[in-house]
Amino acid sequence: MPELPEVETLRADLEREIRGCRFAEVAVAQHRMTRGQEPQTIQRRLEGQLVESIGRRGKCLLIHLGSRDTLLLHRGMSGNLYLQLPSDPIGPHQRLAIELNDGRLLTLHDPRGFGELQVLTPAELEERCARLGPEPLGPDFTPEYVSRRFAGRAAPIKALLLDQRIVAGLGNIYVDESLWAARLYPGRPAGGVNESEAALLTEQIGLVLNQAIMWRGTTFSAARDLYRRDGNHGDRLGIFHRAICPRCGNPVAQTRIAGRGTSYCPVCQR
DNA sequence: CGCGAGACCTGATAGC
DNA sequence: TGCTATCAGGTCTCGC
Repeated sequence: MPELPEVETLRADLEREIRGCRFAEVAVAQHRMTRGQEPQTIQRRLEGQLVESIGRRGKCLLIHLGSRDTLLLHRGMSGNLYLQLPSDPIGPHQRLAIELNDGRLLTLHDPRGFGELQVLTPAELEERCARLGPEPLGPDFTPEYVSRRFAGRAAPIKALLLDQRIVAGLGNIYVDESLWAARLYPGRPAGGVNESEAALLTEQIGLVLNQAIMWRGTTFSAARDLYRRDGNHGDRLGIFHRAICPRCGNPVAQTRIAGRGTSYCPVCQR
């Protein structure tokens, strides 16, 4: 569920909170989200390490350590990272607990377990990130790039925007939001998008993401930030899960496109 | 290769 | 109230 803005909010909070801290005791649960890495190995490589900086690539949170290893965390559909006191209760799906040298506790909870939790060397990290397309807020995500990747593709625009190899960090909410902002019908074959439409789409993706980051992301149901608080962007969504299009006042269509629940305005988005 | 469907999980909610 | 069915913001793999 967390997409780029939610991970970016987390990154910025962690940068403020734990940069320069040292990891003390670490506990990792045996789970497929470690992709075969042994919990003991992860613990050993984390314990005693200095947190040098916090990064992000697409939806992956990257905690860079003094050893040059990186702790990669992907929140999947239901992962939440909390900063808490050791006295706070342990949830049933806690996958990771890191005690910091100042006594605070950083924990990862992921009920559905679709997330990812790994320690990577610089080479492994590079390989992992090479699977991802450009950052939608970075210099490589241009209208020309979008046009090139869309060219000749019969799949719906929405399917390509959800593909992390095309662009890294968009998920269901922000794809719908961006397509609404750019007035594009999500089901349109991507190959039919012309240059000016690609330019508008590229621009709107940037605006939508930056606005969401400004409001600390969108958080439905159980998804929270580092402090277990909701993001503030939920009320400001233009189309996603809305009943009425704020632009034209017509009813929003809820349907299924690219295998995902999709909100769009049948009047605004042709 | 491109595309769509299904699988992987648990929990919240809707409907009976 | 309590049971069952359905759905969820993500990815991966498989078969056509």
